[in-house]
Amino acid sequence: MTQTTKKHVSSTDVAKAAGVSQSAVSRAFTPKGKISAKTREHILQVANELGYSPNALARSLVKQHGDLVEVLTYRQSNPFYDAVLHQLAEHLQQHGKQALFLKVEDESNAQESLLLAKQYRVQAVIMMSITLTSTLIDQFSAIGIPVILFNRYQKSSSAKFVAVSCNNFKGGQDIAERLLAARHKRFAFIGGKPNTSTNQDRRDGFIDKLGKAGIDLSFSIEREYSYDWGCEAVRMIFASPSSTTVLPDAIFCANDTVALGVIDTLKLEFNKQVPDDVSVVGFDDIPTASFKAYELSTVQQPLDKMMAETMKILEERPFDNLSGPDIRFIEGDFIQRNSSKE
Amino acid sequence: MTQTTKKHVSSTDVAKAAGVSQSAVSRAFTPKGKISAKTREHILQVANELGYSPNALARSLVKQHGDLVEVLTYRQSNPFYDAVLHQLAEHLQQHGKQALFLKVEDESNAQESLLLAKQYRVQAVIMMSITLTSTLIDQFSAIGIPVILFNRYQKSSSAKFVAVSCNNFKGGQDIAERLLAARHKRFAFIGGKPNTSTNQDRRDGFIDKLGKAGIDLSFSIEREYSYDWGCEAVRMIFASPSSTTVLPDAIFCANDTVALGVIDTLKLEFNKQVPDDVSVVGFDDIPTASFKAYELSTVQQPLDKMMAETMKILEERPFDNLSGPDIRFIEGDFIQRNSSKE
DNA sequence: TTGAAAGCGCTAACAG
DNA sequence: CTGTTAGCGCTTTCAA
Repeated sequence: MTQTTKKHVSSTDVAKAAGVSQSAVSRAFTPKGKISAKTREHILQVANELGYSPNALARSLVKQHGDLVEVLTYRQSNPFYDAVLHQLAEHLQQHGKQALFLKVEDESNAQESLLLAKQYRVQAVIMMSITLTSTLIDQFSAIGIPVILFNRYQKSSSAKFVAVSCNNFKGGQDIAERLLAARHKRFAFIGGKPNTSTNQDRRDGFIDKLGKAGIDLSFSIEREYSYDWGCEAVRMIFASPSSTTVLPDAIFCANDTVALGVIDTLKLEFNKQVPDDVSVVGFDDIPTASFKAYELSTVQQPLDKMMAETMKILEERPFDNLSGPDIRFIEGDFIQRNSSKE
Repeated sequence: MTQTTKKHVSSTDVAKAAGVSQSAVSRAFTPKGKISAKTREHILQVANELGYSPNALARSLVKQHGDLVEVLTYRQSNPFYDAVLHQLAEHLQQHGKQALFLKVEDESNAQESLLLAKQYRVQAVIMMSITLTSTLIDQFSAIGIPVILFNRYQKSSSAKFVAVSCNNFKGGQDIAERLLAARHKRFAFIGGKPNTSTNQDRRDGFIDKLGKAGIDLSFSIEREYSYDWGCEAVRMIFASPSSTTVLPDAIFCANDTVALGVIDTLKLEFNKQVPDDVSVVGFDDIPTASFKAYELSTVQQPLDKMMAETMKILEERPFDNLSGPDIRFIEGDFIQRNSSKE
């Protein structure tokens, strides 16, 4: 072992070893660098022997941007978003980008996210499941950092962002249609977090289709996206004045997690059969939805397509010609399982 | 608005505006920088007005390391590790570090993880739920990047790493003890991925305690950590020759997800009562474990403590004086629910 | 094509 | 305590 192993090899080291200038080394590592195929090959060869790879920090510094993408997520435990996160990381990698992961809890560290984006000159920021203030988006725009919203957006906003979302309205419609076709008469909606576009669109689509059939929701309530809330909501249905005479025979829950709580409570606390006494439908298609204890009918979010669209946006960078929100809806499929009648 | 908004403000800009040298600005932003409180305040003031924040890329470049921590995760869907990931990101943030998230699928992008670590001069790499080749660890060590293993390690290894792990052996023992105390006689183990330390330790602890009571496992099998595998394993128990005469009356599953499949299959395919006919215990304490449909007894991984230990390691950096693995076990508590007799 | 040189924004000696 | 200076490792003109 004659070689003293330096911790890190620089382009200068390679240049010396290869008998070329440092800039030649840089060019060799630039895809469309003006350099002869021959010298490039030689340099790459030497670089490889020395274990050299370009320093991303220096590169990003001089180019004023790197391959980092900031991924913002909100405190919440929805298995669907865990899947999103994994997929996102995977796809970003495949596109030569890296995920800088940040959890946002409240206003104060929303500012932290801005800071981080600036400090690392990130390419873009992807916000998933964030209930955002449009000022945050504006702040990102102000420092020239593109914002992509995943599965959440604001309708009335002049903020410049691109959003990728499941077509939640259409999903709500589809569910109503299926339930109607199964001859259900009395419908309940158990929603999630009220001020989220996912909750609103799913509900509105549901109500819309029901309305066209001349039917009103007999029960509607929303609070948060959790199992416990699903349980609680069922108790509220049974506690409501009208419950002694007319119970809903179909319940649409704004997401699967809520639906799971609804089913368990219906079965175990109130001795109801699902779907014989009441049909229950969710939204997302999380892994647990297909467990034998539930067999939950649901709308599957088209994660692959949503991911592909997100990557497309990252590549095409349509941010500069934006005059307002650019929202892209992608339709999901209804999955018929055994928690709802057919 | 007289000010022309430059995209990014540099320390030089601040220096000019504040009438000080650029290095003064740098010092103002260095916690223990030698600078008078007065000038610091002034500089901070001006910086704030200009919207300046130090460029992390430049800083990392010159310091030869930044505040990035690479987090490696393996393709797998265990809700427990989703929680770990979120916690990790959160704690890292609180310690002023950032999570650079990378998914590792196979050998080829194990190399990618090395490259990334090098390119960004990461502080450390945390591997969670990775079945690793010790060569990868060695490669990280070779370029001076500390490795922390989360909930997985290799016993016979000379690799230099620090590991934080739930005391899985002890957990297995505790479960055996509880089950023994409930007067169970015939025990089965349904394991997860065979070559993982989590699976081995949980099993060995279980067998150890059983052995001390003079009892052998009547059924043992392992394959992977999934719901479907739990289902499949139960079918195998019932299909085994001895099953007509003696079925196990207590089953320990290497993790909760497997246990969920076991319970559903026991109840719905074989019409058994849990825990009346058979007790089922899992490991992890994922959210679904406490759903009313399961009420799974399990060992709760002490995530908070494990996280705290991980952060401690990151701060204290005991990596240099390492002559081999430094494994830190943290004990988890048994949670008695209704899937097992008391 | 190639090399020399400037500079991205910052930290860390080194004088004063 | 403060300013000056020299890089960190790279990309990018600019000449040659």
